[in-house]
Amino acid sequence: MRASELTLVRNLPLFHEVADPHFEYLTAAALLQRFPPHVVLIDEGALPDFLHIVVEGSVELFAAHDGRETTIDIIRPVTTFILAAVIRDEVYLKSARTLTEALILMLPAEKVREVFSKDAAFARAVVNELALRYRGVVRALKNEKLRSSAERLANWILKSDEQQGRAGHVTFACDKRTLASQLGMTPENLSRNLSLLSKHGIKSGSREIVIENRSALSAFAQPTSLIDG
Amino acid sequence: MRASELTLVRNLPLFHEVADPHFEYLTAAALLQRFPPHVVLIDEGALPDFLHIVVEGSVELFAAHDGRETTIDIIRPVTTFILAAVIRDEVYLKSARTLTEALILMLPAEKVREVFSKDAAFARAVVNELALRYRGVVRALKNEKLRSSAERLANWILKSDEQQGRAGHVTFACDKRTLASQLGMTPENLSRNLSLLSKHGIKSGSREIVIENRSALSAFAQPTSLIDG
DNA sequence: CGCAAAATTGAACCCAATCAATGTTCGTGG
DNA sequence: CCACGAACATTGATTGGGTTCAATTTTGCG
Repeated sequence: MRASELTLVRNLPLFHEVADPHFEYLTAAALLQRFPPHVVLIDEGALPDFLHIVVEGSVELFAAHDGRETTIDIIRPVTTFILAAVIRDEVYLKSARTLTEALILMLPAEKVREVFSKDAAFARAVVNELALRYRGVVRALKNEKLRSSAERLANWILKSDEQQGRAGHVTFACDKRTLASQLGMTPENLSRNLSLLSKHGIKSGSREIVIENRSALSAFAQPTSLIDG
Repeated sequence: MRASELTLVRNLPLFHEVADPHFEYLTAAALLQRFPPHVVLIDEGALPDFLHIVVEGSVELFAAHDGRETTIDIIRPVTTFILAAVIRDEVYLKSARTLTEALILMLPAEKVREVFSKDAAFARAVVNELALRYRGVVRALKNEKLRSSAERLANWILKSDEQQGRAGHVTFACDKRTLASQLGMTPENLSRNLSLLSKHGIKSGSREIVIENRSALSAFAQPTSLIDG
C-alpha cells in the first residue's frame, strides 16, 4: 500500500486516534484492490471476512429477496461500509457492488475486532461511525416512507445542487437508470417525475438539470434536516 | 429507584461491564418515571436530554413529515432507545410515544457521554448495542421495500407465534389499528390481508389468529433470517 | 340492553410498476 | 465522417397494490 493511501486512511475519523502499533497491525495485513464497475464485493448472508473502505469510486449497498431488489445506500470515498456486521461477527444483511471502477481497502475482520477490544480510542471512533450510519439508515427509511417518488427526486436535485456549489445546474454522474434505482423508482417513473418537476421550477436536459426557480422547487420538495441531513 | 429495578438495569448488556463508580454516577442522577399510554416522550428535532430505557410496557418510535406519519420501531423491555442521538449529541430523528402504560428510566445524556468517554467497557457495550439497532433498522427497511403488506403480516404472525411458544394461535396485544400502523398499512388493509391469508393457512378471529397450516403460511411469507432475524 | 368505538366491506381513486412501442444517444466499424 | 446497431431514454396504455372515503356490522362496555 502506498504511503499516500495510508495517510488517507490514517486521517479517517475512524482511525485517527488509534495507537500507532494498532494501526500498523491493522494495515499490515490489509489488502488494497482495484475493481472494475459492477463487481459484487459482498454477498448478503455471508460472514464478514474484511472491513471494507471505499478509497476511490463508488459502491452500492443493496439487498434482494424473492426476485425483488432494492438499493439501500451509496457509499463514496472515503468511508467504511458494513461495519456493524464486522463488529458483531454476524452475517452481512446487505450485498455490495461497485458502481464505478473503485479502489477498496480491506482490513481483516478478525483483526478489526481484536483492536476494537484493546484500543479504547478505536472503540469510541467505531461508535461515532456506527451512530452516524445508523442515523443515515433512519433518514433513508423516512425518505422512503414519508415522501412520494417525485418528492424524493426534488430533494435529490436540491442536495446535488448544494454539493455542486449551488450553481443552479446539476449534472448526472451516472445513467438515469442507475439514478432511478438510487431514488427507489423505475427509469420510466424517473422520466415522468422529471417532466412533472418542470411545473416546479426545473428544466431537464439529457445530461443535466437546470434549476430555474429554486424557491418553487424547494416549496415542492419541502427539504428538512430531519431527513436530508 | 428500587433495588430490583437497579439490578434489572445493571444486568443489561449495555451496563453489565461498566465500572461500579461509573454506574453509580449514571444512576444517581437518573429518573424513573411511570407514564400513561399514548404519551409523547420525545419529539423529533429536539436535542437529547436523556438516554431512555424501557423498563416496563412498550414504546413506539415514529416520525412525521408533511402530515404523514410512520412507525419506525416498537421498543419492548428492557431496551434503550435513541442511543445514537445521545452519543452524537445531535437532534432526535424520531419521536417516541408510549403505546401502553410504561415505566421509563432516564439517564442524563451529558453523563452518558461522559462515562462513554471514560469507560472503555461501556464504550464497547454501546457499540454492540448500536450495531444491533443498526441492523434492526436495516431489517425494517428491507421488510418495507422488499415485501408486500400481506407478506409483512404473514411474517409478523409467524414471528408472534414463535414468541408466544409456537402454540399455533396468536393473540393480539393491542387494537388492530395499532397493529396496522406497526405493520405499515391502514386498518382497512389489515382486514383485507387477514381475509386474504385465510387462503394461506390461517383463521382469524376477533381477538386471535389460529395457524391451521403453518407450512402453507410459511410458504406464502417466505421468512428469512436476513430480514426477520 | 344501548351506545360509541372499532372492525369490516365495498367503491373509487392514486401512485407507481409493468408492458409495449417509439425516439435518442453514442460508440463503432466501414 | 457517416451509417449503423445497441443500449438508454421517453411516452403511452394497462395493471396492481394500497389508500381514502363511505356505509355497515361487530365488539365491548356502561
